[in-house]
Amino acid sequence: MVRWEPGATDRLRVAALELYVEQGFEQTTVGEIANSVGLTERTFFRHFADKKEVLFDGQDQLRQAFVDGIAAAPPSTPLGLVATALTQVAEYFTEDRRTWSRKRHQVIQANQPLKERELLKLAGLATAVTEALRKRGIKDPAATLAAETCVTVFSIAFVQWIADGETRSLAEVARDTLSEFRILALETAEP
Amino acid sequence: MVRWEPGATDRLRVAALELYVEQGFEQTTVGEIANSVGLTERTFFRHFADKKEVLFDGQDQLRQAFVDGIAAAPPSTPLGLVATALTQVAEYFTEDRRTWSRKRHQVIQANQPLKERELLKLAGLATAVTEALRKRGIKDPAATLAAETCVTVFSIAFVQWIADGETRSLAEVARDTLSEFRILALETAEP
DNA sequence: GCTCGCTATGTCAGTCACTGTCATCAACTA
DNA sequence: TAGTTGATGACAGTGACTGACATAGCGAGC
Repeated sequence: MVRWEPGATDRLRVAALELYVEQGFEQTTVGEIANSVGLTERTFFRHFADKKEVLFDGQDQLRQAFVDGIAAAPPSTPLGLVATALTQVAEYFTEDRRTWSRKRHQVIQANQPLKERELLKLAGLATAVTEALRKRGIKDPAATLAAETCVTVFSIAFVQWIADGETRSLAEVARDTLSEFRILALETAEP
Repeated sequence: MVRWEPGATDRLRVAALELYVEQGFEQTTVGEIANSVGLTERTFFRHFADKKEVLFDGQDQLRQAFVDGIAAAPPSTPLGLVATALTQVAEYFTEDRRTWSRKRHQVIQANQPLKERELLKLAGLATAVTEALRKRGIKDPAATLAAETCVTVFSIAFVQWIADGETRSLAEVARDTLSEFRILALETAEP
């Protein structure tokens, strides 16, 4: 007989998203989430810093994936490095994650505190990408600009990827989105 | 004899910032803020939606100032409109607000939930500027790009304005910052 | 001058997010 | 076999935030 069912973190993650979708973020109590998988409220807070974080703790991996992607990219311009990393990170979002991502996004957009948390995570992502670009020899402010572009493109591509009727992979969407931005930058360079 | 001292909202704002600076955001209770100006905790929440908002409720005016500035600017390119609005808005931040702004910024940067709220407010500002630019006939995605640039430049200029040793007015700093961005955009346009 | 309604406030009870502390208990380790 | 470890439970406590109701000056209308 085992002491506890394994994978408590995952079970909490799954249960939380399910309940947030069903009855809304505010209407769901932490105790409810924990009890639904046979745990206590106290245990929830040992796995996640707060009620919002259960939707965001995968962001560390995402950030690491971007950092690794930029570190491993073949020598190129700032946006070239970003493009490589973007493609590589996008591979992580396979088809079976699409539905989950859609639900998660829907919950976040419906709640202000969750939107705040998402913006903070994206800001942290941009900072990490900036740092990674600096390590590849990109100077400021080009590093910051390219990193902001990277995050912006990723966000836009992600939203498009989970849109109804979208059939392209995230990698394809991201590539196309970046192309649009390159064109745009050239168009609007002149004040 | 009056029913209540007038200007409760302002008194709460001032007291809150003072206490947040002295003893930190988390270490300050809402009851403490309210009592320090002769009010109750319950009344605090009638003036501000939550404990963070007491530092941010001026943002509505700021957003309106940007929107008005863009609406009233003489015909120009997207970044031209932004430049006009930026200069006009910057006038609002007179010398006597510098110390207050510095304290506020210091408190926000020291606390994650406050940083989250700030990012949300900036995102809302960008949305409003985008909308204002569209009303001036700017099409997407140029409107979005110019709006993001507007907010970014404002943020960077603001931080510089409250930096130690900075003597230029916010309008001057903003103008210089925008110039740097224009140069940068031309430099990094080619991928 | 009296009454009535308005409005900002006080009071109080309640919920819930989050924390500190101590106990438990199976698994691992020496 | 005894001691240690690690994830959990139990429980009490704090503080943010809300809903409901009471109160007290002020002004409007009579």
